[in-house]
Amino acid sequence: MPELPEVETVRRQLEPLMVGRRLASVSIRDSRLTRPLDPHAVEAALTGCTVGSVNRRGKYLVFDLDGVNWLAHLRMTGAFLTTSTGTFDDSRHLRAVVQLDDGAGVGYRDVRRFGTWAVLTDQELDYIFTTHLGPEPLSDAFDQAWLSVRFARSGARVKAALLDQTTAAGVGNIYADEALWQAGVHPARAAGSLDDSEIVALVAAVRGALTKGIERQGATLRDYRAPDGASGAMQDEFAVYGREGEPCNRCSGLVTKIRVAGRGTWFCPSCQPTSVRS
DNA sequence: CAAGGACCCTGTTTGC
DNA sequence: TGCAAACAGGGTCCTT
Repeated sequence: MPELPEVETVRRQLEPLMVGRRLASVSIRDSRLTRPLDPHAVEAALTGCTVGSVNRRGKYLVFDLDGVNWLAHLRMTGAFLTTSTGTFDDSRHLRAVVQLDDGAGVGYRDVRRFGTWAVLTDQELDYIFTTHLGPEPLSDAFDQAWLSVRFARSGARVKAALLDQTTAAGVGNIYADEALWQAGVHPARAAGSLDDSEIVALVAAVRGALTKGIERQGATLRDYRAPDGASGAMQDEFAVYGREGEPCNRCSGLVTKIRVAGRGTWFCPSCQPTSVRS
């Protein structure tokens, strides 16, 4: 589900409600949520801790509880929801509930149950991030030099390369398609076939798509909601995602849907031509 | 190294 | 209308 802009929106909403608060109680209702960790051990580790900061790395949320790291990944349908009263009107698919010391509640809903929670040491957290995640795409580390190195001589399709979290942490299916359209690059091109100007355009396009997504507070297609229940607005501004058969915003082409890297992929065949070199 | 599929799950949409 | 297959924003693992 949520990609970087959605997770960042969640982070920004949770931050003011949770920082400085003590976790009065933690109830994990679905033992799959913490697999392979024992849910009771996770409850015990979190209960009583005070939230120092709410951070994001790629699509992960990281709650810093004074040395205890609480990691959450929402995967496809995970969602945090907040309530000032501590109770939830709709408890369907509620997999965990955290009560804060001011009476507010933080719930975790996940229809498909792919999301995961973990409690990790600093060393474990560092290991996961350095081995599984590349640079933050909105940081200076994500630049032409980095993408050139990553793509050099790669025969992988450029969309697959963008979805690889070690290329840029947090890019998912939606923003990959939007960025490739913005850069005018066909999603099935070999990553190694992009020239310097295309790499530069793609770096800017990834940044631009994610920044716009954050400004619009994410995209709500099916399940995604911000913790306060609000929908995002980014879906209203998609150039290609989900717009099969509709006219391209930039040329006379029609948005086309194909399958790349096992995922639904939308692009404009007219302004995202297949390279002669790919 | 890359591609494709299975798998982890449930709900909704599509197609016959 | 009814039913079953296909599909969904993620990520990992295994085989080819």
